[in-house]
Amino acid sequence: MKFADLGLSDELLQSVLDAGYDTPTAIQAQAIPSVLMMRDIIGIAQTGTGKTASFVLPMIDILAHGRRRALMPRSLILEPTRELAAQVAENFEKYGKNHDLKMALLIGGVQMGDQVKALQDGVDVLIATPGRLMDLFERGKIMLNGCSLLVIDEADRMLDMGFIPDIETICSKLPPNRQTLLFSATMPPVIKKLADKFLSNPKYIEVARPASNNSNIAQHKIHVSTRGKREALRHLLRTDNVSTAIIFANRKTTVRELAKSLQQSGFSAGEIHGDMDQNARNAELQKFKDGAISILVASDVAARGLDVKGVSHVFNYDTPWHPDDYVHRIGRTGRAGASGRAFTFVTSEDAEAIANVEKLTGMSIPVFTLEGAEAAPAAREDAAPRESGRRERAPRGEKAPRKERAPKAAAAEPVVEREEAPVREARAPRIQRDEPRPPKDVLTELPSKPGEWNGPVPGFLSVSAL
DNA sequence: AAAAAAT
Repeated sequence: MKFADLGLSDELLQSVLDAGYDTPTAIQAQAIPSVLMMRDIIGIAQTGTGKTASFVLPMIDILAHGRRRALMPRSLILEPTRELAAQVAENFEKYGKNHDLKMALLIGGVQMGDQVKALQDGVDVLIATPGRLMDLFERGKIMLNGCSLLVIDEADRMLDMGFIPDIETICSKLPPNRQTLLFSATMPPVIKKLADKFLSNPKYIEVARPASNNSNIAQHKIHVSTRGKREALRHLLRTDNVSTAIIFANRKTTVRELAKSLQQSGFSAGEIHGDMDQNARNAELQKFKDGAISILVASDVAARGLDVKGVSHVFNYDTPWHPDDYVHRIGRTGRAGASGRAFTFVTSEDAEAIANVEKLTGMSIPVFTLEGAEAAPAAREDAAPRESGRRERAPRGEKAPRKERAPKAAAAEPVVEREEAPVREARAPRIQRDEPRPPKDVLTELPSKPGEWNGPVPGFLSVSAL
């Protein structure tokens, strides 16, 4: 099956080809012909399956005919987060380059002026997060009765975030004879009800979860104590052939503190979480995509859908509370056929959380042991009574990161560090691998010495869509 | 339990 077999126009096929794709993914092959035939769709899929292009491509061809009218967008795509909305917009630009289509990105955290202007000029596609869309609607800046195509993306995520009432309001403003495409990674009863109410005779398409059964990702769990996490992380960053990594923490405060701590240890790290303003979020994400930083410490704002090519490692600095989030987080690596590694730190308090993850993924995550590291006797330390007084002391490494530097490993260390870490021979934690290292294909072009490489590897980090 | 999203 090729893109040429799906009924897309020649101009569109050309831009798909120019982007370097000729074979559609499972969801693209199933969805595109049906969307072109104006059918409603329920897609059980998440980003990483090529879901975005499965609606962007046919939408471009559908919108190619007809004309724009002021204040009346012709189609609407709803996304749960600003970053995802921006990513869909990038896709429209990439694949719509041979078409005369106007779009507007309606997200919060940025000035309304340009968005209002675009609406007044008339747009073919509106890409929005619910809050800003509702706001502009209530201000009378948008009419939705000319909107004949609606995409509800990441519906289960919308549910988690309390957007379902907004979605229902928005749906009721659209013409009833519109086409509706709904995508969701899971189908909880509320979403099922939403689909029953707002879709008519939808085609049901389900593709495998990419992360839970993605054999490209080598998954490990590491038993650590809470105070041993930072050292264990620094050790892995230095010794596991990390080229680019996303480190997830459960709390925004942890994200901030950990990013600072890694920077102080000389790592080229940035951060992203919802307390940062949108400019800062965009800037950090762009630096990561460009290779200006090699480590991104993130809250779950970045767990879903974000598509950065060439992420070699995902670290769950905290075990996620919701097992779904585990699947989303580790899915940031091992993308587009590349191999990736995912490490999850597990403290004794995380026993239930990790059990839920293993139940969901249907596999037992192999234990990875850091031998000789402070982290080793995790269960015992954490089980010990907390009022021992040692707890008052700052965890080693936080106040005096210099002293905590692990020795450089003999192997290549592609992680870009801003400065050379002092080399010390004492206390070399030894790694005991429980399985062989995955192929190092994505790493071969990186320099053998840290500090020599400051820019992106050509073609290595880029936004991909399919 | 947290994070996200309108201001």
